Amino acid sequence: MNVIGMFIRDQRKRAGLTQEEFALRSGLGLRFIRELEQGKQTVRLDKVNQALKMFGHVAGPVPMDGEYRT
Amino acid sequence: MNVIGMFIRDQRKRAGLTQEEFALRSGLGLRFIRELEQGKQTVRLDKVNQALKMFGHVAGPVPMDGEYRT
DNA sequence: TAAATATATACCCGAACGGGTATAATATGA
DNA sequence: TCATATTATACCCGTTCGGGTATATATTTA
Repeated sequence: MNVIGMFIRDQRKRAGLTQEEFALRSGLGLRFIRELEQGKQTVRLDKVNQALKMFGHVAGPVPMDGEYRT
Repeated sequence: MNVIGMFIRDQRKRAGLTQEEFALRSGLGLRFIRELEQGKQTVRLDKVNQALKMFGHVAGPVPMDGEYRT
């Protein structure tokens, strides 16, 4: 569903972190991490970026339903 | 500064729309459009997506400071 | 199976987003 | 120049995010 939420969940698991550990390390609330990974749409962008930054990413405009390569 | 804000401003001007017109067509508040284009970080993601959608884009994870091609 | 770990759901509540609006500043054009 | 259009700044205020916390559910492991 939500691209960003899936990305965070994937990267987090790939890093072998629990939601709690990731919340701690990123300085975000556990509640927020959960809502983000579950695809909540009305999250705040700065918090999203704070999470993405942990994996060297930021939120940016990407073509709808389109693929993009790094 | 903010990638998304710059993107919206660019696309909007390219489309020959004023902030007011764009706010109307996108169903967003004029206040929000301005804050977004001025790089406000603490905006809500769903509103950002509502704006990006007008130009066929959505917010997604992109490599930090990295280029990406469509 | 049971115990332990991880994730999900529900609540309280302070802080702040964002719509609307009014006014100021800036840009554009005749 | 002056008039108009566009953008920026400031305020009020209802709605809601998100931190923290407690509890329930699900998953993993012995």
